Amino acid sequence: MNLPPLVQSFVLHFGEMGSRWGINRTVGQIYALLFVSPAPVCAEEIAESLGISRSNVSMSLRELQAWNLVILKHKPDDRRDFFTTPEDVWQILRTLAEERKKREVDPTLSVLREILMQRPASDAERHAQQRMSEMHTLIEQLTHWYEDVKQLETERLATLLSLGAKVTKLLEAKDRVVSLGRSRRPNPANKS
Amino acid sequence: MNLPPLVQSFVLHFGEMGSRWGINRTVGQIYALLFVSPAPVCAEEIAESLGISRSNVSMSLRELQAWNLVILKHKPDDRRDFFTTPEDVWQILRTLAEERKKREVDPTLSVLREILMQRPASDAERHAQQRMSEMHTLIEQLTHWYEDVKQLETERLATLLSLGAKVTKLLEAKDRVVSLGRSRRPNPANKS
DNA sequence: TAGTGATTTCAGAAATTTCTGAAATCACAG
DNA sequence: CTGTGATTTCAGAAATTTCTGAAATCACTA
Repeated sequence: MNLPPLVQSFVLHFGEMGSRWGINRTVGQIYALLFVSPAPVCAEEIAESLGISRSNVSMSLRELQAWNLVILKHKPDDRRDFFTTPEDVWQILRTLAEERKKREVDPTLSVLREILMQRPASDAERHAQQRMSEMHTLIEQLTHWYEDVKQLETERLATLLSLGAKVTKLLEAKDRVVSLGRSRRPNPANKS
Repeated sequence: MNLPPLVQSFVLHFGEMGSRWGINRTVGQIYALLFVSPAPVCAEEIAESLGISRSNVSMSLRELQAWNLVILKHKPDDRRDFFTTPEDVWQILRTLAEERKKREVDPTLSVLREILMQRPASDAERHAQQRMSEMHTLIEQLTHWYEDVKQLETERLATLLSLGAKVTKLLEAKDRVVSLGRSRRPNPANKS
């Protein structure tokens, strides 16, 4: 590996974290490299910089593309592919959230739904379904919230973030002054 | 594996998802089993139910304990350890969030901080630092928000969730009526 | 203290994942 | 069509992770 020290630390860290993030070392390293590079990088250069085989780079880039985490660029009169990450870190966050949801949450949601459709054949199964239904409800609440806030423009999202828990204060105040009545969504609970 | 069909589907699914969640199959299966069991389960029974070795159960339970995801129980006049998950799914969610943050976010934050302390020795490093600083700022914003909302009681948290993006509507309304001025936290940006 | 059963440890086996080099494919230019 | 360089594929090698059985440890009782 042949990189400026600062970049190297970052790249190595992303590599090590890879396993915890559910991606592998090389994928993590490549992503880190692209993220801090001032200009798009071609596969050959990635392989050299990280000291890994050309074919490994190819497969890892494919993986990153499946995650929508890299952008493909071209230079005039150059047949090679060059890769970057999006400029905007908020955009990166959105993509990451979307893809993780797709891979880590949605499949579970659909398995839960499927199981909850079935008739329990024993007390054990009845109890298990009850628990799964609690889990299902919670995940649905979370994903509804997510679907909702992901529509927000970055500016508003940032505002919301920086307010943090303080919104509840505002809500209380509001409730006290205007009696809006319950504005909470009715809870769809277990009837999916 | 010898379980009621409904439970078995659930357990198998959690096992398969294991790798995506950054835990392994056995750990996932054990957790799923405990989650839906009507009463605490002992290690021997886990091993039998899942058809895995006793020692594997021991190590996996250790892992789950490191995550604070299981509770140890005892029966009078029985030396064995019995295991469950917390009843409250919200509590489980909080633990999960906390532990994932600890493992997946905090280390990166501290590496970023460390790198950002150093003097760049070239243009490449200067640019890399600029990017890392953007990432650092974003992660800090997210973790601040998280530290903030995790203090909320479950009731309030649920309310907040169900409101979703609608809070911004309220904020706009509020802003229009009362001129509270900027209540956003000053952005600590790159000076860590 | 010796005996019993629960639990943990850990070296190596088994399984899985990651990585490589060689060959195949592809896209384009002459 | 042929040659050239970029890219992908893929079988097997290498590395890593997971799992097991046997032995060790531990906690308690008689």
